[in-house]
Amino acid sequence: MAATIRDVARASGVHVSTVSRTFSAPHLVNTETRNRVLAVAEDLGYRPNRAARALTTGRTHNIGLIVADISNPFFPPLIKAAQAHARARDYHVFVADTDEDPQVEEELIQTLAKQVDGVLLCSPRLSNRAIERLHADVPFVVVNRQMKGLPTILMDVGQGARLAIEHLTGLGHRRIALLSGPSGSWTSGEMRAAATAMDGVELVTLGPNAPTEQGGLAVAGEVVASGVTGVLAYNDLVAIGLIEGLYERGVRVPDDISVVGVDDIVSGRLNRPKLTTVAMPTAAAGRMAVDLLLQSFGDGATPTLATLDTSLVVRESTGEARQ
Amino acid sequence: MAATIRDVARASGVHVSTVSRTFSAPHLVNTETRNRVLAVAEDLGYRPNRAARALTTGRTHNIGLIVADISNPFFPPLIKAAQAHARARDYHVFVADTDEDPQVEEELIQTLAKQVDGVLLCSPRLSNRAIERLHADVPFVVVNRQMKGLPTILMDVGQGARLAIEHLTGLGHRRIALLSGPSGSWTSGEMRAAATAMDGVELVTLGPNAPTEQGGLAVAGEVVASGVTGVLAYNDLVAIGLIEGLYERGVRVPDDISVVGVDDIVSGRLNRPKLTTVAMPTAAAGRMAVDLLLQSFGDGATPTLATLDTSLVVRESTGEARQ
DNA sequence: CCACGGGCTGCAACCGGTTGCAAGAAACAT
DNA sequence: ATGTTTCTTGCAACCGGTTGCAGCCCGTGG
Repeated sequence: MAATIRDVARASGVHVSTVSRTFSAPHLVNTETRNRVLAVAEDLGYRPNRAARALTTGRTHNIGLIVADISNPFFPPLIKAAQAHARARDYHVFVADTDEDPQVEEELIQTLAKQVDGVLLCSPRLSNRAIERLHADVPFVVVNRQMKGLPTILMDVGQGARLAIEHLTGLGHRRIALLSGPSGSWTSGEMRAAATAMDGVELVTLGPNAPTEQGGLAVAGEVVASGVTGVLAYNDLVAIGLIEGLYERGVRVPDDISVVGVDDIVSGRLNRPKLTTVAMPTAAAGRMAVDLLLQSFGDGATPTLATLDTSLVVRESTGEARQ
Repeated sequence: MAATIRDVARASGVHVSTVSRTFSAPHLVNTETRNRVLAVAEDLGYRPNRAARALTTGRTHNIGLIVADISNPFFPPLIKAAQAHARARDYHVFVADTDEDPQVEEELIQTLAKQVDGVLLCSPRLSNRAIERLHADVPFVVVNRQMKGLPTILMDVGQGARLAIEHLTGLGHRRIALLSGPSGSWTSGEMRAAATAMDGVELVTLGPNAPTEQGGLAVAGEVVASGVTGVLAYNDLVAIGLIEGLYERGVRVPDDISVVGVDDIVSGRLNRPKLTTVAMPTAAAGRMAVDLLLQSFGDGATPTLATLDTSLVVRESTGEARQ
């Protein structure tokens, strides 16, 4: 079918090794020869087969990106940033979705292992032990999960929670609800730890909640009953669901209760009232993940922990506390 | 590093070809031998290298999925469905995003070509000529674009537009605006053709509009001025933007104007009023795309055109026309 | 005139598998 | 006992590249 290196060699009257060098080490081949080979290659539509090359070099110039759920609006910006950043460094990113299933995740990693130089694991569902075991097969960078010994990128949700609560207290809110996420969620734990450490706040923790609109809808009654005037939700979806639930009960946002979300997903911007939220540096995380991975190819082990700051985006779902 | 077929052969005292057959043609090897080999392989953590296998068999058991913009909420359901469906058939799907850039798209296809058995092109931005040229390198299935000669999957937006307009006329609307998409959009053309062919409707076409919330926001003034009571928007984002724009002008939805979107993205469900929309069979399209591709591997050419029906989801953004 | 060194190219082994062919052994038929 | 099949396994070439080594050619300095 497609032209191979041997076709090019034959057509240009040189040995295959010369053709190979024309592409992978141009300075080793005479300018004249090189131009002839390039012309023939162009003519035949020859493109080096990356997979075959990887067999000897051990470098595919591909990187894998595994996410738990591609339809979670939190991921696409990260994916896009990682792809663009990698492309600029002559790497290609292959994305795969695990459907939140640890077993699929494991299988995917094993399949990917030989076809990529490294894998970016975003919010992995696998156990730490499994991750460590698989790490023997392929280099990882872990995003959004604390994992010592491996290069890790964390977005500082604790700091984000502090920003959100400071914002609320600044508006006069004293009694604030924290809607936690799924039990065992690292993110949720961080948020709680940061929130409880703040003073001047009467904190009510409600949860665990499903990290979805449904989760927010379901907890609305409890929120009303708790008598809080401000809420920090586990994420934007929960916040949107909550606002919906409050609305159904005749409680207005932000007039009666202020709500802050986390993630800054697009829906939050489209919703009414537009959501005040803690924006995660997803694009920066994607770029940094690629950098760390590429860097780890270079020298041996460079286990690192990068923590990225979040920021608060104030929109319409928060306002002055009622007296 | 990782165990190869030769390691397994050595450790189990057989020739590499026997190990190879143990995995790729088990019936050709003695049960006893096979079990021994499998045990040793398990022990060494051996996994066949798909890329190396592909070198001789020409089958990678991977398929590529290229989308223009992964953050467009329209795609994730399609991607997830395709991945799950492929996985059940022992294929893996690698997703890549082109950032709406035809050049990136072309480069991506060429890179992917040798690493996958076929590519699913969703809403490609490449010219027909380029697609035909690249088709020599790797089999395609094209989704959401008419492309004769290649297996194509279309979602019948014309039929969807008819459903939407019938719904509106059923509610008493007579004068209806059609917000078209970007100029040159195939989808937009189909919608318009279907809409103008219907009778009992006074159709006002407004556009072209950007296929985003901004596009909808920007056209709101024209919609009000046109005196229509019902609107069919190019997609949900445009519909949401429009509702926002109408709201700012004191026009209520659905009391004053009814709005129907297209795509059934998640944001439409979360928004208030919840959006009435034409749901695209994205999951079915993803599955069918995989089927068509796999099928095209089997025999020679099976150029096909599959058209999938859409359905109308009635929510809160449409209601009785005002008298 | 010869030795030396640099530039360029070919040779052949190798990466990790697959597969057509052939050979040896066992089972079966005659 | 001999011929024929069927099973099972090894041999070796091959997929599409890469790369260490060696050899050739040529210019230069002694």
